[in-house]
Amino acid sequence: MFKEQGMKLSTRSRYGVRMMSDLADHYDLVPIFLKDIAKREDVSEKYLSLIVISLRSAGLINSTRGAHGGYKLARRPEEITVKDILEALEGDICLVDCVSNPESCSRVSICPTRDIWGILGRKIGETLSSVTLADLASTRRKKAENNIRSNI
Amino acid sequence: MFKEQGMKLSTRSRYGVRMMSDLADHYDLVPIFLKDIAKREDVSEKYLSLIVISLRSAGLINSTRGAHGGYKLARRPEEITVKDILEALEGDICLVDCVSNPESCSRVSICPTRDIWGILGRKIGETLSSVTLADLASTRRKKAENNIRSNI
DNA sequence: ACCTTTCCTATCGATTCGATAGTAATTAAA
DNA sequence: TTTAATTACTATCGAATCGATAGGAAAGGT
Repeated sequence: MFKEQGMKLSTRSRYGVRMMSDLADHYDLVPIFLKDIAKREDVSEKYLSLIVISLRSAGLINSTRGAHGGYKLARRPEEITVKDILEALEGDICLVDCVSNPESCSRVSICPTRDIWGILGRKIGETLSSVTLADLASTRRKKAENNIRSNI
Repeated sequence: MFKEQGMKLSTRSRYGVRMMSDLADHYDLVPIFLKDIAKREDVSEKYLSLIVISLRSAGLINSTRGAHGGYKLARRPEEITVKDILEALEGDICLVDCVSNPESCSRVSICPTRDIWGILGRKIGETLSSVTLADLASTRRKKAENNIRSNI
């Protein structure tokens, strides 16, 4: 009971968003090998190959098997939000069960805390859906420029 | 790898906020027994007695030992936010290490995802600090009124 | 002394988490 | 038609975390 580091995002989600961001940088080209993504994003390829399953079955990416296979975004980067990705990887963004499922707790009609968790969950959803893969790609480009400049 | 229910608040946090909200309803009176809080809020007293330690060492509540002991809020309900409580129970509200601790990842200067996690964390913090225990107490009163009316 | 309450530490079983391993299926190219 | 490369699937591992319980020590009112 002494751990002091909660409220952390799972690595599953972190890696998943990193991968999608990587795919956004190669949108509209040939499919990308998982091997290359894993290397660029510095993630275990095996582990990423599990994460990718959820992204595909959520319809966010398309896959091609066999030699010269790989992955591509299923939609344009502007049409994929971070919320889409997190929902594919973590399920519904709902901080407590009783918000989306009132029958799960008998105290719903009394409990004053339930309201906050609902509000907070909605705000988180709004923030997440306001960021697209296109945004990520553009900040990546900006960061790259800055790095070049600071190296001069 | 098939679980589909992430992004959940820990019961530790849920119970902690419930307890603080209960204490807010009895502010300015004698200390409250943990036993009574546990009964009213429908939580294991033993479990709550662990959670309470973090709340006290964060300076959110004062305790009195011995017979007729118990707990009281350390400040007025208007002066305690939900953020205060969650930080006491879960530690810093920081979704990924690299945000508060840039040295923890070598990709900080390249990674475009880090920025979002920073923004999201800040928005969560804002939302949490905008709700005080006084707000919780007032919604509780409102809910109680509504329940009476709907029972007529 | 005695009872009640908070305080502290240890521990439990179950679940989740991050990660690895091995193999089957599919496809392009030689 | 063989070969090499790649995704797809399933099983499993060790460690960490989670929710919860247990038992007693310390403190204080009566």
